[in-house]
This record gives sequence, C-alpha cells and structure tokens, in this order.
Amino acid sequence: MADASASQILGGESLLFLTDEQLRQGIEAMFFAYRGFTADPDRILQGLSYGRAHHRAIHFIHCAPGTTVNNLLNILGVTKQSLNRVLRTLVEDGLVESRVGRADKRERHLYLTDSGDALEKQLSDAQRARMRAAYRQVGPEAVAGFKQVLEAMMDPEMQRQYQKLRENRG
Amino acid sequence: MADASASQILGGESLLFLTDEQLRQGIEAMFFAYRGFTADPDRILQGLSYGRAHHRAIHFIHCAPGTTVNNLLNILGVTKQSLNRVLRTLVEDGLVESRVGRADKRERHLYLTDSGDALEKQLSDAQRARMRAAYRQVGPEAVAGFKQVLEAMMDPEMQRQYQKLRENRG
DNA sequence: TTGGAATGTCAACAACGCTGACTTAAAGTG
DNA sequence: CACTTTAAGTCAGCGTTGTTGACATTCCAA
Repeated sequence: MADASASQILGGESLLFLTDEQLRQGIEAMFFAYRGFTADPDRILQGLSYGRAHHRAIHFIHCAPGTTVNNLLNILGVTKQSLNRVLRTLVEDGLVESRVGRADKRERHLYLTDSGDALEKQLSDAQRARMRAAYRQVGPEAVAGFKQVLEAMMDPEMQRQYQKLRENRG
Repeated sequence: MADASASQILGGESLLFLTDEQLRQGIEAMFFAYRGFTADPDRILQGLSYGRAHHRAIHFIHCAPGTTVNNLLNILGVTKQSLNRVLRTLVEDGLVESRVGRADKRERHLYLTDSGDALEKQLSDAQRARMRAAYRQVGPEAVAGFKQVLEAMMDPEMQRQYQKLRENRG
C-alpha cells in the first residue's frame, strides 16, 4: 500500500505509529469504543422516554449544581433551543429544579432533585463500571496515555472546558 | 469526598487511577474528545445534505469494497432500515454503487464510485490530520495506551469486528 | 414444491440536532 | 425616567438518523 507517511523519520525517532493505517485503526477504535461507552446508559434510558441528551444534562448538572442554562449550553456545545426541550421534560418530570436567579433574574439555576440524583447515580454507576473494568484490565500507564490522546484530540475550546471541570473538583 | 475505591490496594499495587473522580475524568474526556473527533468531517458534510451516518457508511465501504448491506449493518450497529435510507441517497447521488450478488441474488454488494472515493478521501484526510496532530503531540507510548483502553471499552462483539478489520488489512 | 429463513426495501414515528421569531429582564444612553 | 441595546430563555418548525412494522424477493430444506 502506498503510504507517504510510513517511512517518515523525524529527529531520528521512528514515526511508524503515524502511518495512515495506524491512524485509521485509531479512528475505528474511537468509533467502536464510543458505542460501548454509551451503551449502558442508553440501555437504562430507553423505555424512560429519555435519551443521551438527558443523560448529558443530568451528568453536568450533578457536577456543577446551580449552573445556569447558558453555562450548560457552552459545556454541551448545543443550541439553547435544543437543550431547552430536554430540560423542560426533566423539570416536568421532577428530576431537575430550575430556580430563577436572585442577582440576575434572567438566569435559571439548575439543581438535581432527589429523584434526579438517583437517576444520575444509576447512570454513572453503569458507565463507571465499564470504565473501571477497562482501566483495571490495561493498567495505569495505558490510562495515562489514553487521557493524553483524548485531550490532544479536543478543540482548544473543549480542552478549556475539560480542564475547568477538573479544577473545580480538585 | 467519600470514595469507596479511593484507597483500594490490590496485589500491592496502587489503584488510585480507579477512583470515581478519575473515572469521571475519563468519561468527560471521552465526551469532549469525541466531539473533536467528529468535528472536521461534520463540517465538511454540512451543506451537502449528508451527515455522520453517510460518513460512516462511506468509511467502511471504502475499507471493505464489495461488502454486503447485511455485513455493513453488523459493523455499524444500526438497523437495516436506518442504513437503507443513507445508502439510497448515496446511490442516487452516484457516490456508491450497489450490485446484485451473483451467487446469492438477495445480496447487494457495495462499492464506492470515483466521486465516492473522492469524498472519502476528503473526509478521512481531515479526520486523520487531527488524529496525526494528537498522536505526534503525545508520542507512541501514549498512543499504545490509548488504543488499549479503547479496545477494553468495547463490547465483545465490537471488539471482534474491530480486530477483523485490522486483520483484513495486515 | 412448498414453507420457512434470510436479504433488502418502503413507510411511519421518536429523539435530538438546527434556525428563526419571540418574551422578559438587565444595562447603557439621553 | 424613557428608549435602545444586549442577554437569557421559550416556542414553533425543520432535517438527520435512530427505531419498529409490513412487505417483496430469493434461497434452501423438508
């Protein structure tokens, strides 16, 4: 197979892991792994008339209670109209509470109710179980590499969001 | 923070990378990274009245020319009805050719046309560019760990699909 | 040859992205 | 205080892509 990057040498270090074939493998690994990553929560959600979007909203409201709709928008990277549909059903069903801001009455601050917390726990337990099994299987060094590559793949904007979330939790 | 797994020791080896907080970081990293992973092809596709589903179909038809609809179904993990809509538009637009099987006339064998190949190249070039930049930034060991974790996260079924694709390309 | 299984297609529906138009509240300007 | 601009959130409608159900065609085995 003609592969321009297969024989690149830079600074005396082999870059064989940069061949098109290696990159294709990484692309397919991301595709299949993301399916596994979302499979367990998806299973729990289906039949509740909820979907992946509800899961994401619940996850980040749990991580940052009192966050505003606008802040959540930036984290999730969707339009406010799209998020609104999801939030409305969660509020109607009593999983999320939306309080009008005191300082700025335009803002709505979001909190999980007790039943919202219960669902969050159920979902994240399932997702963490898979993650834990994978981590345990491959060991700490592989996990460190995993996180490095993922972070390098993000858009700069997303990288900032990701790091901010980590800082807020020590 | 109460964290049951924070202080687990197994076989004398520290498992601090298995704390709920570490797992949460991994989950969020997957979320943000997948956005970056799909961002470039999505940008190219938007305005062509195509979406991510078309990209996936094109990718795997490229990798396995002559594959059947049923085989593609198993790889993509969607229903045949869902895939059919996508394939129909691709065939109508002349990007994919669907040939009735000679041995088994129920089957349709799928091939990219020249323009289909051109679009595939455009899409995968963009995606590989981001991948290559990330790989180059973090180095071969991190990439090895990245792939190990992703593979461990897959469902067994997906893992087999993933490995089969690799074998078919040596 | 006939009944069942496998392959693929058509139709209709649900989840969740999107844009556009709107209401309400805050902030800036005279 | 009145008027305009800006920001936050909501409602309506559309497109992509997932789903299930019904169906035609083809193959195979009893």
